[in-house]
Amino acid sequence: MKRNTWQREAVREALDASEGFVSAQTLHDRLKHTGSQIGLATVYRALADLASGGDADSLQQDGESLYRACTPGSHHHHLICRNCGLTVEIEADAVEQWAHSVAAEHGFTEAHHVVDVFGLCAACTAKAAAGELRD
Amino acid sequence: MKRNTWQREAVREALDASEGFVSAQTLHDRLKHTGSQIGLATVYRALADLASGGDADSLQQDGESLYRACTPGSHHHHLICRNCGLTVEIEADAVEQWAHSVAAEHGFTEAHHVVDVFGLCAACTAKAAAGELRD
DNA sequence: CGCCTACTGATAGTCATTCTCAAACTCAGC
DNA sequence: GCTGAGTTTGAGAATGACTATCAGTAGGCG
Ligand SMILES: [Zn+2]
Ligand SMILES: [Zn+2]
Ligand SMILES: [Zn+2]
Ligand SMILES: [Zn+2]
Repeated sequence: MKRNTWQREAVREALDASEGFVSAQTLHDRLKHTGSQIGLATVYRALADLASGGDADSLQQDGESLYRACTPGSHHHHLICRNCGLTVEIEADAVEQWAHSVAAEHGFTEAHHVVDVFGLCAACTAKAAAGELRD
Repeated sequence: MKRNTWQREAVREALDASEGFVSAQTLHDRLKHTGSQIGLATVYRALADLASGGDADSLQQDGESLYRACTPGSHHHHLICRNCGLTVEIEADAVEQWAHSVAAEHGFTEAHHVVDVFGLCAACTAKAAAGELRD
């Protein structure tokens, strides 16, 4: 049976308080800096649980997993600013249907899909134009 | 200046001979088993070169990078069997346009996107139905 | 042929993530 | 409020993919 511990709750809250996607390590650092004594392994476990339970979304970037508290129970994708991490949830039935139909056309079953859009948000675009980004 | 070595050529050929996406480690094993004395680091370097030069596509799964020789110069996405690795290249202008427009709607610029569909190919679906998969 | 320099590869190092297991904790049952 | 069985935790070790090192090798141009 799944038990409720202050550690799990702390991870959930820290994730809720985060603007965009964060790594397990970053979240652990953040928790430590706020005085928590939570262990790194526990953060990894809690995030994996949240993701598998549908309470958080995850994506992989540069070989590391990033997590974000997302609207529970709804399937959606993300538009992410690669500079500041600002994230917008996006829904697109057209893409869902396209994914399923292209899989079906080729005889594939149990189709899952990974769809993410990365760019520069309006604010970061302005900064880039002003030459304030080194990217 | 970029030099031509038998190692780079061997990696390119091994990649061409592969059906679907393969990891650097797998490709290295395959080369070794065919008698090549190529080093692992060289395989990583050659694959990175091929990918940055547009002669190969890459994607990340379970924290490891997979590579595949793909139609050069054409932007496309993939439909991948998660059991046997069979890969189909797919093009979808609708998705390209959707990605750009959704980014523009939210004020994002320089939008890139990651779009991949994973499933079970017809053959593996049949095997799964016969209970031959442990997945 | 001979030099310059890029390339190679065995190995050590890095780093995110997972494993281990004894100790701490949760909670149903009393 | 206690108890005890079973779950969770966490510090450190282990894993595994990938990168850095650097002496030795070998393209390629003259
Ligand atoms: Zn931004
Ligand atoms: Zn979707
Ligand atoms: Zn298959
Ligand atoms: Zn595309």
